[in-house]
Formats: sequence, structure tokens, C-alpha cells
Amino acid sequence: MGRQAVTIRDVAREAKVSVATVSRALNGHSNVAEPVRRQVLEVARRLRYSPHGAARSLSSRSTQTIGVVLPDLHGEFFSELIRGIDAVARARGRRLLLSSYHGDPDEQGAALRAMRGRVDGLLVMSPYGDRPGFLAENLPQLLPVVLINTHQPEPAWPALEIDNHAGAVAMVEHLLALGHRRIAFIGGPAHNHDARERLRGFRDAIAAHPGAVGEEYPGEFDEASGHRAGRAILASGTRPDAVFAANDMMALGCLYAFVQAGVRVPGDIALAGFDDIPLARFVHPSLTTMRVSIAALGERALARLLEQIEAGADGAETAGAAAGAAQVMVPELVVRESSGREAARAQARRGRPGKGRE
Amino acid sequence: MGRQAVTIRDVAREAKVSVATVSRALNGHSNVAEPVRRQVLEVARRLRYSPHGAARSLSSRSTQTIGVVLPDLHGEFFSELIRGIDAVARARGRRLLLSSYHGDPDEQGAALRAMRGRVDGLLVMSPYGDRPGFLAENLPQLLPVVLINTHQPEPAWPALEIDNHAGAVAMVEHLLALGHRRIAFIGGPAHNHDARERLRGFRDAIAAHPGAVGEEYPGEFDEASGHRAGRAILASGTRPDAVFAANDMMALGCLYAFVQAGVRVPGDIALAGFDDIPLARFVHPSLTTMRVSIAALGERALARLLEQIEAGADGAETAGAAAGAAQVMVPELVVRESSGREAARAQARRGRPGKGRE
DNA sequence: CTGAAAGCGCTTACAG
DNA sequence: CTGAAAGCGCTTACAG
Repeated sequence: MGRQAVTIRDVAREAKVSVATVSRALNGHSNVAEPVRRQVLEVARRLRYSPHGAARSLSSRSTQTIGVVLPDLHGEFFSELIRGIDAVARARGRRLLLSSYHGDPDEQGAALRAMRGRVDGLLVMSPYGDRPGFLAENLPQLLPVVLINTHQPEPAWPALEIDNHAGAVAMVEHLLALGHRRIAFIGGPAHNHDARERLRGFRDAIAAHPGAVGEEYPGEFDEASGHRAGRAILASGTRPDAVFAANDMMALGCLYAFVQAGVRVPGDIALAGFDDIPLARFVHPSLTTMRVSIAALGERALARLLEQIEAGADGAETAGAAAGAAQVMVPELVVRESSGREAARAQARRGRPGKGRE
Repeated sequence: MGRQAVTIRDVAREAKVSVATVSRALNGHSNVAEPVRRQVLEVARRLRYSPHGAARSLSSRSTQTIGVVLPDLHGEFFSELIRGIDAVARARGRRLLLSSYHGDPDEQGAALRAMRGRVDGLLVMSPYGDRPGFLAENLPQLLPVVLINTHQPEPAWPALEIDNHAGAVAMVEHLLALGHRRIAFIGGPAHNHDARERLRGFRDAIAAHPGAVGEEYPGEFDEASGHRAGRAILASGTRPDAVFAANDMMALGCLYAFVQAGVRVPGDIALAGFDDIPLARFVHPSLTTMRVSIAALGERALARLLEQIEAGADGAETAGAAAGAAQVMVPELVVRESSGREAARAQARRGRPGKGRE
């Protein structure tokens, strides 16, 4: 005692039955006599026995664990995504094995390969979906996979993603409807798929409206780059009517720059973001943005993965069959003060947007 | 092929060596002839072989995985904590097996027991440390453990925690130094250890200063309860000079209530929070608060756990020995606008607080 | 340097 | 309903 962990053999010896019977009793199989079952459970409790996870996984070929491989584990987006995944995992009695790789493709490859024999399925978000062969080479064979916000040139795995293009178009149309004509866009990282799609939506929407004028400023999805962009916008010769930042963090950084310069939002210049992070409604003025339910994205991704896992042991085959086009989630316009007070009121009166959490 | 995963036997057969040699080659043991090693690696690569995690763990008695059991996985606090843990885990080549239990003690017990045979050590945060026997009964025996922000009546495991009491005292003293006399405190959940310690600090600091007057309002650590408390404070007969919310989220909710009521901060009433969440510096006015480096807490907790793990296989013994008093991390006062503009300037001029990220 | 064999702690047909 | 035995896929003394 004290040195060696208690195993199923200890329980069997103490309960005077075979390990097979202990296993069956503990796993709730029906073919165990009731008094025997009780005896086993009682001994297991008394010895504080817990089954050895690796041993159980190895022999049962099931881990009750879901692998989650993400670019990062912290920050608003991943936190919400994990919340959604966690909610479903808990409800379905699954554990979560998380890995992050911080932008290193090799590390992501290693993380994916390390999942073999540890999980029953994989939720993966990768910016490298575009690289030929990357996913095929790094995703464990035979393991059900659902991709999240990961662009696949040719869909080979089931996937869920946010329709960033549609969201950006909706925001530009909102700004135009408020009478703003010259609109500055603060973009995200060039290699980021969300950022690219939002940029594409911005350009398409501007191009579709004669009279609309677009300008673009670079950004990195963080406050600091939003702040820099805000200063650059103020320093530019002609001040735009509105600024559309590709995410809320940059919009906040930009707002901060405007506040520092004494420029009033939305009086002097309108402002909008993307994501609807919790802070968006707390800043002053509150921020007009596109609401993306990240948690719902996580929930649906795991739900879909569990369908595959439960559909049968024929992992890859099922996955291949279920692939097809990515399932798309469309963001919702949330009108608040920053895009133009009067118009916001007018829209609110008509009872349209922003009826959610406001 | 296609149906069966490739195992070490497939690699051995293909490379014309024994499985033992494959294992040694793949694990970088030195006792493998160079040409043989190359051949094995080449075959493994070609077959896209990855070792089976459970099998490897079972036979090597090591998982390279750290179990993390937290009340919740999302939200600012846990997100930051996980960030710190993740940073160290990545640097040291460890994976993270996460479990949340959302306030259900039975579920936490189950999560803890399920870790056996899946992890090499455990990072645990639990509000049930006070219940007699809870930790002793639920923590897997023989597994190194470090507790985070978990109160133990009699220290039995190594632990790290935030010194919330000292933080609250420091904040009250700051408010008093600014000339505020009547101070309202918005508390957190009654069963929450952090909340209780902050409340205790508030009371002690008020009691230590003749002339200071304290009032208390209930809260739940979320924006909504801060908002309610803010309204209750305005509705009360005598308006306090300052409000000290036990966390930033409530401070923001309170601020929102004040803004709605046309009450100016800090002109009409000063406001302070606790935690220094990222938004704290973006709201208007920016929020005076206590900075708690949650990420550092996570980093240090895992670093300490790894020390134990690497110290030897004698898990519980080492753990017991290393226990002693909890290692304490003291929050830092960050003075911004909300606690009183003039005073903040004055302090800034003296070059004291808030020199961090500002 | 290499291989045959035992063993990690379970689960699960297979007999009875 | 129960047990003896094989097997899950690895690692690691033990011999040589």
C-alpha cells in the first residue's frame, strides 16, 4: 500500500471473484449476479479503486476523449469556442484533450499525430488547410475529424465555418444605409482566413455600391494595431465617414485613438467592429458589430463529430462520405451607438436589429 | 490498409527488424546502429506511423500529459490561467487534459478520479477544499498534485494562490488616501473563496481606519449583478464617495448603471475593481483595479508540478513533503481614472503605480 | 547492437 | 452468471 496504485486485480482478490467479473460489474454489464455486483462495487469503493485510463483505452479501443487542436487556447475567441465544445462534451460524458500550436505548422502536425490512441475523434482549426497535402498528411488516419474555420480548397473533411464574407457585406450595407459614403476598413493578418474573407466582403460590398468609397488600413486583430490604424486614419488627408474594423479588438483600439485625439464617435466619425465580444456593449459609445456565436460554433462542431464517432468504427470512410460543403454559420448585425446614433435609434424603433442581449 | 491503423509491428516487418528495435530507434535510444535507425525512421515516415498513445502510456508508465481540473473552462480568468499553463506545457512538451465541472462536487470528484492512468500530474482548482476529506477522497493517490486558489484548512498539498485579502486592503487604502471616506463594497458569491477573502480585506481595512465607513452590497461576479448593485447604491439614501467592486466585471456593470443614471465617475462617485481584465483600461473612465497576473499563476503552478513529477516516481510522498504553506501571489494596484482623476494624476507624477502596461 | 519475451492494466470473446 | 485466457500496442529488462 502507498507505493503501488490499486488495480483491478486487487479488487478481484479482495472481492473473491475474477478480474473479468470485476470489470463487468464496474462497467454495468447486465450479466453479473446482483449480490456479486454489490460486493464488487463495495470493495472498489473501499479500496478507492479507479480504473487505469490508458489500460482501459487500449483494450476497449475507446477513450471517451475528444482531441481539440487549436492555434491558441486563450483569448475571447478560443475561450468561447472551448466553452461551446466543453458544454457538449460534458453533456455527453466526454473529456477534452487540448493542444495549441501557436502558429507553428510543424508543431501543429506533431500535435495532430500525437492524438493517435488518445482520442476518439478530433476537432481541428488550422490556417494551413490551403497547403496542398497538409491536412491529409497530418490528420491521423481512421480518426473522425471535424474542421472548424479551416479553409479546404477541396472539401475532404466535414467542416463548420463562419460566413465572414456575408457578415462583412452586411456591415458595409448597414453603414451605407446610414448615409456613410467613405468607409475605411482596418484589415486583419494577411494569412488569416477570417481576415481575408472579411476583406473580400468589404471590397465586394463597396464595389457593388456606386458612390461608395473604400480605403484600407492594415491591422493584426489586436488592440495595438487598431490604435495605430486609428491614428493613421486621423492623419490621412481626407477623413472617412466611417471605420469598419475587421474585429472588435481593433475597433476598440481605434476608438481609443479617436478618444485620445478628441474625435467623437459617432458624431465625427462612425465606427463598427466584428465579433461582438462582451466588451462591445460596455464601451462608450457602445460598438456596432457583427455577432458571431463562437460558442454555438463549438457546440455544433462537437455534435457533428459525435455523430460520426457514434455512426461506427469506420472512421475515415464515414468522414469522407459526410464531408461535402462546409456547414456555414451567418453572423448577425448588432446595431449600437457607434455606427450613428440617429440611425441606430431609427432602426431600433422599427424593432429590427440588436434585439438580442441589449 | 485503410481499415487497420498501422502499428509498430507493421513498421518492424517492413524495416526487417524487431519491434524492440523500432521502439528504440523511434524513441531516440542510443543503442541502435545508425543505418538501422535511418531505415526505421524512413519506413515509419513512409507508412505514416504514429505510436498509439494509450499503449505507450501503459507500458512506459508515463503520459506526458498534465490533467487540469477547473470549475469552468471559459471566461477571462480561466482563459488566462489556461494560457499560463499552456505556455509552460508547450515549452516542456506536455499535453493538457482539461476537465470542468461547473460547480458540481460529484462531477469534480468524477473528473479527478478519471485522471488516473491518463496524466502524470494534476493541477486542480476547487472550491470544496474546505469540506473535510473531499480532496483526500477524490484526488488520485500517488499522483503529484498542485492546488490553485484552493483553500485547505490544513495544508496537505502544495498550493498556489492569490493573496486576495492583501489586495483588497491595498485598494481600500488607496481609496482612503484619495480622501474617500464612505466606501461601498460590491461582494462576490458567498461560497467563493476569492470573494470571501476580498470581503474580509475590505472589512479589515475599513475597521483599521477611524472615520472610514463601509457599506456592502451583494453581487455574483458578473456584469448583471454589478449593474443591479450600482442601481441599488444610487437608490440608497446616502451616496457613498467610492464603490469598490470585488471584481472588474461587476465594476463595469456598476459603471454602466451610473452612466445610464447620468452619474459621473469619478466626478460624482469613484469606482474601483479587482482583476485588471483587459477591458479595464478601455472603458471610459478607465478603471482603477488590482492587477492579478492569472497567467503567471498558471505558469508557476505547472512549473511547481513539473518539479514534483521530475523529482521522482514517489508521487504522493514527494507531494506531502513539499506541501507546507501555500505560495502566495500578491496583486498590484493599478491606478487609472475611475478612482479619482486628480489623485491619479498626482500619483502618476510621483511615478508610483500603474507603470505596468499603461 | 539486437531480438524474444514479459508485462503494463484493462476488456472481451470463448467455454462452461 | 463466471472464469481462464488472449489480446490491445507498446516498452524494457534480460540474454546474447
